Amino acid sequence: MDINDAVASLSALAQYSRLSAFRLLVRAGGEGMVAGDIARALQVPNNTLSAHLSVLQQAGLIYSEREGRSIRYRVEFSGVRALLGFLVEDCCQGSPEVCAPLLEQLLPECCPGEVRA
Amino acid sequence: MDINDAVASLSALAQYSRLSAFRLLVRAGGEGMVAGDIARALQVPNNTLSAHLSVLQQAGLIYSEREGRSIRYRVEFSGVRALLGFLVEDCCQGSPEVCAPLLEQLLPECCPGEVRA
DNA sequence: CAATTATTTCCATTATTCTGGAAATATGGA
DNA sequence: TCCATATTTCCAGAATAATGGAAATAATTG
Repeated sequence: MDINDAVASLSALAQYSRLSAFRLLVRAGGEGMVAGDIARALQVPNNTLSAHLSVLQQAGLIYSEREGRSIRYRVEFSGVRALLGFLVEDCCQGSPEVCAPLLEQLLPECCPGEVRA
Repeated sequence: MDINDAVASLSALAQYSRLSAFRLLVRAGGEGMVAGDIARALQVPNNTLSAHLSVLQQAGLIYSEREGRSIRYRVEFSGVRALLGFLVEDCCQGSPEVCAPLLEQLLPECCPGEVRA
């Protein structure tokens, strides 16, 4: 992931309907959601949502799979990891002491059962 | 941080010059950088950069402090943490198993000396 | 094959953002 | 006070993004 990819990913998430759709898909987990259900949930016209999903997909944050008449969307977690990795990359090289508190916050939120060394 | 704050923060970072300025400031650490030096480093006119810095500041990602004739900018790490926290929040509630690999990647990158339990 | 359902593509309008010249503000120094 | 430096604000033109109606594509059903 270079800075241009990062701008593309951030731009994709930097819009209300798209961030909402993304969060919906994250919550949906491995099951994902079909386009129509996302549009219904967000109360956005199908064609408008379709354009938004296309942006998220181009950015590598979601992927799609046809399922009969519907198209199912799921989060592309490798893309999400790449973006988050890019964002913390410089931070940690430049000053590791600002990264520790960041993880302190992330760890319990992410993995409640895990223990820090 | 609610979804609207997140859209504002993501929008702030979702532009080449702004993301570049932000990364520069992250690398600069606690010392920060004055506006003119940032503009020079990025080869962007002062007034254009000023507008960009204003967007980053409004989003709570950086803050400024006058220093004589110059104005020094620094990263507002609480804002960065809030954004990253928001992004992983749903992910981890919905499906913790996708969060672990995310941390696996972040931990060594962030805190090379630390050991996982 | 015709009808139905699900979604996307095309396209034009509207809205927002980006950009930088010129003027304004703020500080420090002679 | 006058001048130089650093930065911001004002403003308007150019570029980009968002939106949704209408038509096109794709799959299933009778």
